[in-house]
Amino acid sequence: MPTLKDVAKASGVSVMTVSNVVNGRPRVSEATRRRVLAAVDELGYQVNLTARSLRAGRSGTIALSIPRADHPYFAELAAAVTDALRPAGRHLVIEQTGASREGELSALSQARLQMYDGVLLSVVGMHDDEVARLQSDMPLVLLGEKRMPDHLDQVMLGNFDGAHLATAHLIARGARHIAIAGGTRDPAETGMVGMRTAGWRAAHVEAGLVPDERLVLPPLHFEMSESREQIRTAVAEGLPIDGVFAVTDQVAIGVMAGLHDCGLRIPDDVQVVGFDNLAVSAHLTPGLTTVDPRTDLVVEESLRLLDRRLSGDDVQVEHLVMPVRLVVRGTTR
Amino acid sequence: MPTLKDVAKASGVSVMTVSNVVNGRPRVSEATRRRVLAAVDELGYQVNLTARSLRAGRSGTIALSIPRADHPYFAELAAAVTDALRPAGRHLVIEQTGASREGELSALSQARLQMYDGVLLSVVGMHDDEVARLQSDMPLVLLGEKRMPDHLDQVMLGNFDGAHLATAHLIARGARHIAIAGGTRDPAETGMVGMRTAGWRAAHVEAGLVPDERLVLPPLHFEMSESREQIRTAVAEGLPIDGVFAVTDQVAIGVMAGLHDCGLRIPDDVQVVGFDNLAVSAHLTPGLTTVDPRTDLVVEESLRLLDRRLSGDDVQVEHLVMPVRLVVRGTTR
DNA sequence: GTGAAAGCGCTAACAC
DNA sequence: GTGTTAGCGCTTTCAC
Repeated sequence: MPTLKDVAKASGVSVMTVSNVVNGRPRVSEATRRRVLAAVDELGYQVNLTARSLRAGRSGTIALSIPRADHPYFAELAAAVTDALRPAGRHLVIEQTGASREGELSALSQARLQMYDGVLLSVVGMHDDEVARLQSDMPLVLLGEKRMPDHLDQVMLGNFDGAHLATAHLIARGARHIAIAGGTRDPAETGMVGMRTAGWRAAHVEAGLVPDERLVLPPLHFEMSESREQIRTAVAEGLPIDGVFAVTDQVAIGVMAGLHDCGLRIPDDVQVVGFDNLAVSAHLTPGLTTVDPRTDLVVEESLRLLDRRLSGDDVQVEHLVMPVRLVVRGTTR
Repeated sequence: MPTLKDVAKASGVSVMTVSNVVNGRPRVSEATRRRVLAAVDELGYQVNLTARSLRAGRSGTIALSIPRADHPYFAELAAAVTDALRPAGRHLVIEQTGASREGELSALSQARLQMYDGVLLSVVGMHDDEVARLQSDMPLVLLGEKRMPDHLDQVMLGNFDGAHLATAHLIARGARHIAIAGGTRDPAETGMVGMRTAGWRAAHVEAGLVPDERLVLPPLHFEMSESREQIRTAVAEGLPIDGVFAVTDQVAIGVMAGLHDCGLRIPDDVQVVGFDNLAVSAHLTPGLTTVDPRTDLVVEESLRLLDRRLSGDDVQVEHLVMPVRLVVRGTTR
C-alpha cells in the first residue's frame, strides 16, 4: 500500500501537504491540491486508519456489542443505532459475544474495547463484578436487561412494565389461565426473564388473580422451535391455557406455531402476547399483539449518554428505564 | 492508560522485556517475569491494539461487511460466520456498508476495510465499477449475488437454480399463474433480482408455459409491508394469480399477509414459495416452502477461500456457485 | 536473558 | 502556503 510519503514523493511536496489535502484542510493552493490529488489517484492511495487512530487517539468508531446478530431484536437494535449515527458521519461496528459469558469476556476484552471511541454494551451473561471491572473511564453505556453496577451509565427496557401491560391486557380480554413462555420460578433471577416474570405475576395480583405456577414455562434459548415444542407438551399434558405471555416475540412465534399444531385457534381458544415488536410480528397471521420496547427511545437515550461521555464532561451517572407501549393486533381479542 | 514504558519503569526493566513477558515469549527469567506481571497488574496495563496493529501490520480481526443487520438473511449469515470462526478463536466484527444510498463503498469505508486482516464482503447493491476498484491485494472474498470481477474470489448463491427449483415446484403442484414478487422485466438486470427472475422464466419455458409479464411485480425494498401492499393491489386489479414465487422470504411473508388480507387461502387458492429459508419461515402458519440457500456451505467455502489468501499463498482465483435445495412446507400443496 | 535503536503511517505544533 | 520536527505505543532487529 502506498503511504503519504509515496504520494508526497510522487507529487513533489511534503507529507504534511499531502495530509492537508487528503483531509480537506484549507490553506492549500489550488494547483498543489490538484497535483496531490492526481498522485493520490494514480497510486491508489488510501489513508491508513490504524496509523491515524494511533496518532489521533481516536478511531471515529463506536462499537455495539450484542449477543447474536441473528437474534432479531438485537439485529433491529443494531440497524437503529447505525441509522442514528449516520447523519453525524460516525461509524458503528458490531461485536457479537455469542450470548455467553466467555464470549463476552473475550469480545469485550479491555484491550479490544480501547480501539473504539465508545461502546454500547448489551450484557447478558457477564457477572456483575465482571461488568463492574470494566474501565469506567472509557465512554461506555450499558444496554442492560438487568440492573448493573452503579458507576456505569445504563439504559434499560421497561421489562417489568411491558410484561405487566401484556398480562393485564390478556386478563382484560378475558384470559384466566395465562402461561408465561420463557418465565422463571426463581425469585433470585433478576435478568430480563426475572423482570418479565415479575410483571406477569404483578398483573395477576393486581387483578385479584393467583398466577398458576404450573403455567410458568421455563426459558430455553428463546428459539422458536424449542418454544413450539414446549407449548405443545404443555397442552398435551392437559394444562389449562387460554392465554400466553411470551417473553419475546421469537418465543411467541414458536408458541403460535405450537398452538396451531395442537389444533387450537388464536385468539379464539388461546390469546397470545409477545414482547419486542419485531418487524415480522405485524405480518404474521394473525398479527401478533406485542410490547413495543421503544428501541427508538433506547437508541436515542443511549447515544445521548454516550455523547456526554465522549465530550468528556464529568457528569452524573444515569440509569434510565424506558417506557414501553402495547401494540394490539390479532392474537388477542 | 499506562503503556509498556510505564510498566518498564515500574518494574525496572526495558520496554522490550515487558513486551516479551506480555506476549508470553520465552527467554525471560522467572524472576523478571513475575516482577513485570506484578507491575502489569498494579498499573492495570492493557496492550494498545491500535499500536500493535500498526507495527505488526495485522489486526487479528476479520470483518464481514453486510448491507444491513436487520435484513434477516444477512443477520443469519453473520451469526453463521461467527459460529464458524469461534472454534479457531478468531475474531469477527460486522461492518454495515450497504446501508447508504449512493456509493456504498466510499473512499473512507474502503480504507476501513484495510484495518482488517481479511474481509468477507456482501456486494448486494454495489455497482460493478465500485467492486472493480477494490484493492485486490487484500484478503477479500465476495459474497456476491451477481457475477463480479474476475480478479476476486467469490462465492455465489445458486440464485438461478433456486428460483428455477421454486417455480418448477409451483408448476408441478398445479399452479399456472405464477407471479414473481420482487422480479424484474429488465433483461439487463444481472443482480440477485435478475438471476432469480431468469430462473422463474426458465422454469416456465421448460414446462412449455409462457411466463405472464403482468405477474412480474417489481422489487421494492424487500420489506414485508411493501410486499403486502403490492400483492393486495395486484389481486385487487384482478390479475389471475394461483402461485407466487417471492424473491426473498421477507417478501414471501409480506405476500402471505397480503393474500390473507384479500381473503385468499394458502395454499388452497394461492401457493407461495420463498427464498432464503429464514429461521422464522418454518414457524409461520402455514410453514413457508422456500429455497434453502445453504448458508452453511457459503460460509464454509468463503472462509476456506479467505484462509488461502490469509496464508499468503498465491493461488488461483475461484468463483463458486453453491448448490441450493428446496424445503417443502405448507404454503405449497 | 536483556536492552537500544529504528520505524510502522500518520498528524499536531510550530517554523518559515 | 508549505515544510520540519516530534512522537502516538508497539515490535523487529540485532547487539551485548
